[in-house]
Amino acid sequence: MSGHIGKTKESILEAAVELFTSKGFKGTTIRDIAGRAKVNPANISYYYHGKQGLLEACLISFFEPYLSLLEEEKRKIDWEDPEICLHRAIRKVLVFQSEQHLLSRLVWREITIDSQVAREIIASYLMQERYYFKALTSAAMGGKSPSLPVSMLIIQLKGMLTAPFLNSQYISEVWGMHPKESYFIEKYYESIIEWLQTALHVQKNALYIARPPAPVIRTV
Amino acid sequence: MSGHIGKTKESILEAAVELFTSKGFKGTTIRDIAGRAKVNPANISYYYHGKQGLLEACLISFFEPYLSLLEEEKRKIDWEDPEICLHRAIRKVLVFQSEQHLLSRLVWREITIDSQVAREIIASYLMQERYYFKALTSAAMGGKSPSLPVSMLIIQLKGMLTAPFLNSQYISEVWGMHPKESYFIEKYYESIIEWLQTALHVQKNALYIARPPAPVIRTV
Amino acid sequence: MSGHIGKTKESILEAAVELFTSKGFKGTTIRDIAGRAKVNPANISYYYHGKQGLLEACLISFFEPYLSLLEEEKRKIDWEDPEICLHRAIRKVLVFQSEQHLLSRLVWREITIDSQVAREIIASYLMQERYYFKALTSAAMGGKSPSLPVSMLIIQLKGMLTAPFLNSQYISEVWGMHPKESYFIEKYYESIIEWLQTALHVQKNALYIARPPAPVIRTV
Amino acid sequence: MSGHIGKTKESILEAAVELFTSKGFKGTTIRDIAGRAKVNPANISYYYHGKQGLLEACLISFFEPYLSLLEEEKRKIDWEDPEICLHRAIRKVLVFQSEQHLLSRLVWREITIDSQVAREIIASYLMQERYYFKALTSAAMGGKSPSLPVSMLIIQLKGMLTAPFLNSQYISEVWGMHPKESYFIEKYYESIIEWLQTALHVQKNALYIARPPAPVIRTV
DNA sequence: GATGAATGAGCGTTCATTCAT
DNA sequence: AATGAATGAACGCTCATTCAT
Repeated sequence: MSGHIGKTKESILEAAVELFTSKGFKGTTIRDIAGRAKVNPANISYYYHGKQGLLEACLISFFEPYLSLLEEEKRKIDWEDPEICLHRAIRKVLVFQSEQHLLSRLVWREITIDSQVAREIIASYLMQERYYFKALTSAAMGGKSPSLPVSMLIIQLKGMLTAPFLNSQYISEVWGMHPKESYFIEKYYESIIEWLQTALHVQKNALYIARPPAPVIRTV
Repeated sequence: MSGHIGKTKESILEAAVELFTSKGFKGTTIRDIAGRAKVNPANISYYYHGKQGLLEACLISFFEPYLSLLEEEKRKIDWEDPEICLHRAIRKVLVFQSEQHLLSRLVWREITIDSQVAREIIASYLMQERYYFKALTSAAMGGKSPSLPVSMLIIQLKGMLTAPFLNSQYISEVWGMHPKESYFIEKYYESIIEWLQTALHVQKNALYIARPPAPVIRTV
Repeated sequence: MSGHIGKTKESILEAAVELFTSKGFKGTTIRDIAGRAKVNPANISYYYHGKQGLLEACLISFFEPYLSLLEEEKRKIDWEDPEICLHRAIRKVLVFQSEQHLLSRLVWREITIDSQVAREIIASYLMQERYYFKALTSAAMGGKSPSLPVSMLIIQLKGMLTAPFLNSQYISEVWGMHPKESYFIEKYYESIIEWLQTALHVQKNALYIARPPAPVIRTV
Repeated sequence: MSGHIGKTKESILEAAVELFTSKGFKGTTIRDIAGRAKVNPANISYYYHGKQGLLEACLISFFEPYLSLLEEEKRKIDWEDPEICLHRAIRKVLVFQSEQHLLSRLVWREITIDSQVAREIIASYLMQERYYFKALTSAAMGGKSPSLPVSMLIIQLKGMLTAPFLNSQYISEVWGMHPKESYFIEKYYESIIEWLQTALHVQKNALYIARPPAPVIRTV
């Protein structure tokens, strides 16, 4: 089969992204992957040092361009308006995830599993991401003290950025929307920016007036 | 072993939640579970009709109180301020997830896998959730037209509500915060309400002035 | 299959001895063993922790009685004629190997492979064997200084004791004799004792007279 | 890689001897061999018709000079003292095995495995060896009737000749001696000759006097 | 002569599950 | 109610070998 120029390696990676995404890493067998990629199962070990190595290749193929993207915007904050840089970074992240929506879902889900697999790789990438987000956000705030710690602001931003891709089938099944479509990205970008404006600039107590006190609740 | 009266069934479920959460459903073996619960593996099939049945029991033990909680607040919107009901629902959801943080992580992750397992159960629960959120949000908005469709607002809210629990180890490892602690819940609740105020009440164009036009970006 | 009282474990060991002996450890598959023992392959991992554990069980089932035997004779040298004890030990070793000729062939061959498998087990047993042989031989020699170092004498004895079992199919194919038959054991025992008499008692130079000087030879 | 003129074929054989010896035929992969020989794995099939053919080449490279050596001494018994020829043959065999100690270990071990591999080759070589040993021994005995059948005498001699090489790592690990060193060969040669003198010349009953009757023993 | 991509068979092992007790 | 022996399917992976280049 195949035999032609080395598209075997590529087709394995493509098939792996699709299957890991939909069935999970553990739920996917290398025979599934080989079958979809129409190659011999042994090639997976040959090219990627086994199933685990294939997952790592998936993670790398996501994080490398993802972090490049953040790095690029971080570099610009010295001579451009930092807030614009942050906005552009947000937009780029959305677009990138939209284009790589399968890979995005795979990555953001898989890192919620406490696996020794690829733990160091992931940890390293997440630390870089943290650095870039901190730099961008701090610069965008200027010297102002935010109503909440920066860390929590970033956690929230991260949640907003990844949620629609992580839960993409929830969104399409339940709400009939498609996170990979440009209309969704457009609207979603707007709403994130809207939230960001408030979070970055509004004085802490300004909006608190109308809000009722948070009730003490026991649910269980 | 065990010997006492029917603690077997309960201890199986506890062990399953812990292990499914940390290692994933597919990554957990029934011998893992039986080992942690100090029970014979055959009892799992006996009590829960196999591993799948055990997962379903986990899902049910999450969704039943979760939906009860939403249903309760939805009922109140007829004689209480709907916005307060929505705020209280949000708070209750956060507290509930905090108390059941392992189970929450398990549920929100597992539904991102396209598994035939428990598909109908999950779909049914999510439709109920959708109904309650729609009712609460619509009521809270009164008659005002929001700057974004309600569906997107809810998608965003859902993302904010689940993200910290789904990514709890990310938050603790990278940011040193713990989503199950009351301080986090408190601050996080505040920031969600802050966002909600803006999203519900602010006129669409009010905040758009300062924002630069979204650049058209190709990343790949 | 089987289902009856636990003869599964035993039949696995029997089949393993036969097949490891004739085809070698690496050349035997667990499906071979399971097939011959008429049990399910999974039982091998279940009872013996895998193929390697099965080999270890084989080694142990050889060395334990083998060393008990040596230990028994070693204990007797304090109140019996040590030379008789040594003779009896030799005889017992031959009879034991004859009765366990498959296992003997397996063990003595397998320890010639530099495998990390069961290396510690084997090393420990061989050290015990060394101790018993040294004690028996030294006692049998009384105070006399042998024509050769004791170590070499034991090495030679060991070689004589194991050779016919290690090369049993060579002996039967090439010479038509069967090392497991009592006639062979009888004759072989006699010849070893004959050699031992000379080695232990004869003065070093007594027999050297007739011997021509060893020529210096280069073969390659 | 390699690049030089046909050293490829030779280096494969060298690597094969080393690895087959230490890890066993089945325990060695052709990639191991190719790796050590710094050669492409495909060359092994190219030059030796596969792994089996490589083993056969090893066997041949041992037996050809080995049998030449025996044949040479056998030819000399017509005009030299046959006993001297036998002694010289023994010495040459020891020296040859010492020089080819890896190959010797490999060969003598591998023929204890009932493999269809190279069965005919080995059988043929062993029959030749048998012929030469019989001729040499019979001639050395003159017309005297030995205390034991010639066949048994040769079996014993064979055992003594091969044992130290077959168990070379046992000897070095347990006894700290090295069968490939000339000191060992020297001493070992002497002790074999000593034994041979007795076995060939001593009257059957001469040494039997002091020996106690062999006890009847059941070990299992 | 030498390479590296590719293959198919089969390896040891793990797994959820069943069933007699 | 609870156990442990036993099963069959399928897992990830390694292997010797082939073949176009």
